[in-house]
Amino acid sequence: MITQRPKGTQDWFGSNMYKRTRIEELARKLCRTYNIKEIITPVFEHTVLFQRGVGETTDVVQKEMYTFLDKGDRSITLKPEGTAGAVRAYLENNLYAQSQPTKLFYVTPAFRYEQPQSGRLRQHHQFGVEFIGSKSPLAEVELITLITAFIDKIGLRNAKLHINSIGCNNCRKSYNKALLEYLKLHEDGLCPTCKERMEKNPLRVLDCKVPACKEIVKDAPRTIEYLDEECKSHFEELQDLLQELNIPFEVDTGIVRGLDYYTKTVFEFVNEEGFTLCGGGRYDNLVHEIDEKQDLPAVGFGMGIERIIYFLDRENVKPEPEPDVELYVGILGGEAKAAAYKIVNQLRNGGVIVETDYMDRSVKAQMKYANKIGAGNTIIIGADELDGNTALIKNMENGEQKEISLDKITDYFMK
RNA sequence: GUGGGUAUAGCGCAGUUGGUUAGCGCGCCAGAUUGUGGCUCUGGAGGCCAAGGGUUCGAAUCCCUUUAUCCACCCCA
Repeated sequence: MITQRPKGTQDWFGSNMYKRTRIEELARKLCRTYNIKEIITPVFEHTVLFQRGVGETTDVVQKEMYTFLDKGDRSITLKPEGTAGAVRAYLENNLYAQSQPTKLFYVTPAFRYEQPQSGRLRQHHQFGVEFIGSKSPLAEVELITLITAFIDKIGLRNAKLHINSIGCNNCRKSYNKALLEYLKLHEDGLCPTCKERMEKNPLRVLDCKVPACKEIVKDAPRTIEYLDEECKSHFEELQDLLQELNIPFEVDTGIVRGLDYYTKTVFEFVNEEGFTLCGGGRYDNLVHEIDEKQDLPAVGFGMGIERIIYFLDRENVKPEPEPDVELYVGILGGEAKAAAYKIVNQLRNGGVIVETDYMDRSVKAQMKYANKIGAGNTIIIGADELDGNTALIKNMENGEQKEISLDKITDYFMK
């Protein structure tokens, strides 16, 4: 038990770790070209932040959060998503006082108490972007183009963009009214949770899992039918922009999203099976919700790093291999150890990827080891080599050997 | 939360209707003339058969319980 990781968690090492490193590197590099700055916020926050931000009536808050009291009796929660913390940090550090917009990205773990299965964990990792301060649909477009570029560069082919609009507070009023009326007609068929949620936040009923509720919801009114003028033109402008930029998309009126803070645009990138790679949308009320003195529009998305890897594996995209060891320095005899290691050190300082012997193995065993770790070349340093200041460097692919001066080895790898 | 599968060496797996000392492949270690890998050959280490209980002369195998893990529904990332 003591050697076993907690349910729904993962250890990162080996080729999987390298895949993740590559994904994060690509994300950082891409964000740089968009002038999006990195932010790291705490892994845990005050519970109230998520209750307020993500929403009391959401599944995430109601049953999936890792919440506990710390030794000072503060209620603490491991972040279940990235947006609330980023927005909190934006407000706490007065980033709104600088010229807007503010574009932030993060790579963070996120925690949700769920039943683990493929592509779903209790601790997962997200690459996310928050774009605060702009109410223009161009902000949505910016995130979508970034995601599209990311997906393209990482090598995925089957992720499709689905968009929807769930309106602002204003449209929500008339929509909620219509939805509530509809739900009341079918109230008897709803599960207890939905009956309760119905009054507080009828939108949540739309993604209830109980079959009876799903059946009722199927013919419920859609948010898109109740948009006011502003939201309607916002959504139309977004679609026009996407079309002009040749970004394919599909309007899916079923997208609701599981987090309460969304307004107007919501979007997802999914594969054929409807598996979500990334989800996001506009959240014009969240800033005000967290700090009533401020009121700024914003858009954001979160992309699951494990999901990216899952998609890549599924589409059989071969990962770029980790750089090989360029040279294995074999050590022959205890007397040569220090001198040989000195050479190893010089080579590393010169940027050559070098490995050597720490096991006091025989020359033969060292050659085997060099082969195993995929070293491109090997060189054996013993008393003779040190005396003569030359050694044989062997190319492990074709077996060719070449005599080389000990102080010219670094040059050999400079091309 | 509901349902299904799996659990045997570091990894991947066999193991018959219960039968004596639990196997195979890969990996690991060591040899096959002295200081040179890959291929081949030989040898070696490594198992509380997930845990606990039961049936039996006898259990990896049958039964029960627990735990873990994977998958599906649902939701998400």
